[in-house]
Amino acid sequence: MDVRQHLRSALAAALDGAGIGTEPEQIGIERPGNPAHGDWSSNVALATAKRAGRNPRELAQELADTLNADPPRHVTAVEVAGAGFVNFRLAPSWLHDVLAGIVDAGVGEFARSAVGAGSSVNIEYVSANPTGPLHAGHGRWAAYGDSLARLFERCGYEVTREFYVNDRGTQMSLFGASLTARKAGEDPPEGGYFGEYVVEWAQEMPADADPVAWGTERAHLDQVEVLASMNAEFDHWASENRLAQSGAVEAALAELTEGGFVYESEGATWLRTTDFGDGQDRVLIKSDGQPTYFLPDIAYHQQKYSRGERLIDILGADHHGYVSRMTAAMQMLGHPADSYEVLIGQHVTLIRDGAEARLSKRAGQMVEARDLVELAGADVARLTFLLQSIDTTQTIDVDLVVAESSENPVYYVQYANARVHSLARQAARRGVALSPLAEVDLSVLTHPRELALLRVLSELPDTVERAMLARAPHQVTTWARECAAALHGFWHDCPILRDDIDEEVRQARMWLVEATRIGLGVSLDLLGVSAPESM
RNA sequence: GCCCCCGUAGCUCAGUGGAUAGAGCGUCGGUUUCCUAAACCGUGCGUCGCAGGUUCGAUUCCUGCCGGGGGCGCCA
Repeated sequence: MDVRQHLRSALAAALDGAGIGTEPEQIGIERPGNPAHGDWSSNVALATAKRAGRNPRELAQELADTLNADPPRHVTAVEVAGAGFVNFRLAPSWLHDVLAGIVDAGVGEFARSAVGAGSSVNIEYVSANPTGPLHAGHGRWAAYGDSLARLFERCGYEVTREFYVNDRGTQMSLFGASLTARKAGEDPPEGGYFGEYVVEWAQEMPADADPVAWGTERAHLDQVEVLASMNAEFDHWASENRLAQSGAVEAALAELTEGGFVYESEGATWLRTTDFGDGQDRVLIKSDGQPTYFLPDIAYHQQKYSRGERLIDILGADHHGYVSRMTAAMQMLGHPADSYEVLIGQHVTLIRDGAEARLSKRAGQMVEARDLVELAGADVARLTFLLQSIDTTQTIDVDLVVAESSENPVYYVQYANARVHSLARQAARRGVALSPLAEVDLSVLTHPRELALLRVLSELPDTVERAMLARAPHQVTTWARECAAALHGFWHDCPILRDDIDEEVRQARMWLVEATRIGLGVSLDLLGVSAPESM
């Protein structure tokens, strides 16, 4: 049982003695920011005093007295502070237990949660049109989506990573026409694609190729390659063409009609999305007989439920108006409202040569994701996207990221990992063997740096679960930076292999380093960043 | 006009219903007979945009306003 649960049940018992029944899960246990407030703290007296008709400070004192009379394991003192906080002071032994637990779990099991066991989730992200390379802004969705998927997996979910290829519609005809025009040495048509890559691709294109089919495949391969270089791989590539040929679109329309949600007006076919909170009804089939993008999209999402009981779409801020209509459609098809979730990410602004770079494929002159990866490196590119919340717009000065790549936080974290591995190499070279953990006395780990590092390591399981629930992989980045900082501080002040270090201390410290290796390994994997053994 | 996101240190950003709000960069100054100094340590006079409200307690939740970004098509 972890410390938090341990303290919760102790408090629950004490509350029971005071005549207050409380579910242990509802007792707040947190890590105070200020060390003077102990190792763990509970606000339970403040939270329940009113309901119990008690003075919070007195209630807290009563709880503290009860707990001090028969202290829970590891607890050395229970104190009352402030308006009625119950603060616990723990012996370092609780952190030594944490260390043993981490080593026992290993990279495979540490910070793994079972909250999602038996559930499946389908995450769709990037889904760029197959009309050109990915621009740097797409990199944010690739990094975010993939790390979110890894978080879900770590929490026990079965995950499908999905990319929807819109290989159909007017933009494809324009793309094909642009390739044909460039091939003939002419300018693309009105509304066509003016990017430099179209000129290059047109030269590659065989004379007898179908420009649309060839261009789609060319763009797709280009995108797959860049995504793979960023460590973002997909399980399922959905094609709008195949969807249309399968009859799924007609089936979806039939089902909506059967449900009574469809009506005709002004020659068009509408969906009454206002029934489910949308601001206005939406057109499914235009008066010219052509379906809007919305109808096949509904069919596509309906189909996705066969690849996950929960659907998550990751979209850019310009698509937020899309949320209410698709949510409405999914409910019309009988899916629970909370089974469909759209995560809206704010946009990336790219600065290059001191000026804002355009991200439009049609206008040309864009910064490609490929450029960013080649200039800054895959790890820097990926972690840069995962430094901040997707709720904030991100400004990336490409020149700055490249120029300062050696100062990038990714190296700070990777260097910590490299140090961990260099210890093993040095130990081997000096003939220092690591004794089995069971034979090592961890209680010698009492240096503030050792305890600080252990505290950080103890927080990874909570961090992972919180990051998954908040759909916020950047919280793992923050943790990894804190872990690296704690390791570097420990490294500086706590020598291990030096001759004057006691063998007992050396062994305990080597196991602490091993636990750090596990923590860093788990977090870097979640972030999709490599964990180099030397730098 | 309506909808979504943001507004925290000089800059870029974390963070939390709690008790003295943090990190990186930048500035200035230190640390190595020792496991890679890609490191460590010190150095910050912040109205947590403004005004109300809820609460024992709000920077965090709610409402309004101001400022920035995005969106409101029989486009996708």
